[in-house]
Amino acid sequence: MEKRATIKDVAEAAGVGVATVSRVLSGGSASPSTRERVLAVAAQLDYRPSALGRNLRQRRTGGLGLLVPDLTDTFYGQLSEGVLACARSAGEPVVLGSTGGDPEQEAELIGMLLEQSVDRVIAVPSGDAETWAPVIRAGMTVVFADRLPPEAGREEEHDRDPAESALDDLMLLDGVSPRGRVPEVAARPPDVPAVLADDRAGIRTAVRYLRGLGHRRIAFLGGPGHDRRADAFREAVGAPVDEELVVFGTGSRDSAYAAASGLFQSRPDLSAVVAGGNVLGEAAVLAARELDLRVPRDVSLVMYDDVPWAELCAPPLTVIAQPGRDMGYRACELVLREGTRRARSVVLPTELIIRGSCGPRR
Amino acid sequence: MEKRATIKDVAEAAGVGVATVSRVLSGGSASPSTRERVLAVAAQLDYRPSALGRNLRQRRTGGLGLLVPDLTDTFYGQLSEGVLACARSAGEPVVLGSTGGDPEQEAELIGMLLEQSVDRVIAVPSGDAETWAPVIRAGMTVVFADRLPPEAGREEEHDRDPAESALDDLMLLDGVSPRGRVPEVAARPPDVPAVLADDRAGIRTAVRYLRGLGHRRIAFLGGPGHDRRADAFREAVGAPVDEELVVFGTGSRDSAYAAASGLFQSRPDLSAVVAGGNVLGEAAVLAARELDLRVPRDVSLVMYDDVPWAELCAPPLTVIAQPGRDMGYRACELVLREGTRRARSVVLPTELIIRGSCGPRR
DNA sequence: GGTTCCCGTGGATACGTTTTCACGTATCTC
DNA sequence: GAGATACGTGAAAACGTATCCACGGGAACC
Repeated sequence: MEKRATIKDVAEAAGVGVATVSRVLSGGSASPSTRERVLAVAAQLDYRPSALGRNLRQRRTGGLGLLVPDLTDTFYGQLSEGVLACARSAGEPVVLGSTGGDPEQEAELIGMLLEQSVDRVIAVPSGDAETWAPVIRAGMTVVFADRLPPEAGREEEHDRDPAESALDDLMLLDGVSPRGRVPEVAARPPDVPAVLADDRAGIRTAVRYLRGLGHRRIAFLGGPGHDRRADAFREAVGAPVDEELVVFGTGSRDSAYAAASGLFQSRPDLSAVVAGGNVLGEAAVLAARELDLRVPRDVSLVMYDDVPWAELCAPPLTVIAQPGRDMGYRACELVLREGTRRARSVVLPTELIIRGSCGPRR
Repeated sequence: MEKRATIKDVAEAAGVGVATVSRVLSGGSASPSTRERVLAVAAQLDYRPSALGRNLRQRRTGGLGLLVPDLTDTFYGQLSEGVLACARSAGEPVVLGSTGGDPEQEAELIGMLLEQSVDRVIAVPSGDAETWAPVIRAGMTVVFADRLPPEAGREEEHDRDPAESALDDLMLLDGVSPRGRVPEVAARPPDVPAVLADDRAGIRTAVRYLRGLGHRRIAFLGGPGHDRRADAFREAVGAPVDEELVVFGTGSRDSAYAAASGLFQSRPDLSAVVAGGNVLGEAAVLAARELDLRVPRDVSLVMYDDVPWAELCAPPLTVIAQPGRDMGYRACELVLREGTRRARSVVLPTELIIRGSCGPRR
């Protein structure tokens, strides 16, 4: 339990001033001879600079914050792994918070990060833009991943969703130019970079695929934060959209199951459903089985998120894959680069992976 | 981007000294009138104490460290959720590291925690006791979860595993007294508390179940850290144990698949396999399917870990459930309580959940 | 009424680091 | 060879907090 050596100890042992030690260890200039001596002494004393002192001096904690809704959701596990991998290679610690999809808990966790002086956070937001604006104004550099916070105080608005207009501003991967619509810089969250999957394309592809199989009554089963996907669904399915076929759970597995079960029972005429996330997909197959609906004979299913177990399902699930790990990694890169140069958002491609959960309409 | 108020600002605004403010906010003694005034001013200035200053002053970071092998593994996701829930209710931030099951990365992450002055960590250890001993001697209070670090420098030793002797010392849940064996305080990791599942009982139950179905050639498919389970398996299966039927992957999904596939091909005579973890179980069903082995007709399967998708499998997987979330929660409790009173280890019960992946031997 | 005790309070210090500033020496330039 | 320039170096300040210590005043006690 001997106490750790401080920079002062090293300085004394090496016969130099603390400033010199600090410079040597921080990569500053120093004569080769002293540098070598300091390094030797430091190694011999097993000296490790205290992040506490450094952080206080620079008035910021080195680390990153990471806020996800639920680590039990495999997708967020993948995303977190990506963030951690990038952070580790940068030598940055990451403090993690699980919001449970609850804006209140999220706010609480943000407060904690603030208190810790963690000034860089990558978040899968649960709260709306109104809760995030102050955070950003407070000087935090934040990068959103997987989704954008919905605009506050607006009710459902299906023709022209705010998230969509924000997306217009995004740079597509590989330099693909943004869509040729009105750029109107919807500066809602004050230009927060984000790493998103190309939800619109993914959903569109899935819907077209189902359409091609003959399905006409297609439902969307979403969870919190799936608004953009729901809107993409509405767009893909085309007017008039049957709003009864767009249902949401609140985030828990129970709620997802309830939503799925309710959907199947209230609308026995539907022949296909696209689930907005893997827990929704899970709920859908569970509910279908419970109601003796066979997949894909009675109902076709495509699920957002490719997860290892999708292949193990009976039948193996057709999915819209999004690169969770990459998204986390890129988000971390963005938040690290921020401050150097202004970061731009990134949209990563999705891929429809066809397995066995979709069939022709009976 | 206005800078945050410091304790000094509050003191001046309230017309008191900084010491008084600190006392009021830390729950020390103060006259009701000043307390009220200070509180009011603090609220009005939106003052939040800086963890930086406090940590430096007390020479320790408030937070907890959490080290898990892989967040993509649903079980560790559950465990992490438990830790986070407990930590949040205690107001403690947690810095997370993913070791990838690699002792080297683990050591690196420990170094980072040390540098951050995080002095309490709950870990699913990847390195052996030799790598952990110095950490503990350095004054860290650590709690192990899910498994114990294997003793260093010892090769496979099947008759009497060191982990088992360490387990003897553990307190069973609900005050059940420890097993009546020689207590010989195997002070290997110098009395580190741990939260474990009752692997031995879980495995034993599963093996007996398979035995009852007529299976005689039962294999164990393990991953890193599953040594205790493997030993429990050997014990349950009884001498002589066919060591060819005990195989290990190295942690990655690919490696798990390779191990499973190799096992099935080299020993077509086996009729049942117990997988030591959910990624191993996943690999087993994948490999079986690839080799045209039907579950449970050709081979029965029971998997350690109950995960949501076990039920979605074809067929639904019979599993040994362990309470991942609870384990994380309890581990966090232990690490928080440590220092107050000496924490004792905890063993949580497992449960065999019978679904459809086991059948009678053909 | 004087002494003692206790409580509320503020000043000062320390925590370990980075960074600024000034000083001295060695090198370069004309 | 004298001035200027560059560089290596150490002392000291600052970051925001908790805590030790001393001081003052009121209450309690004899």
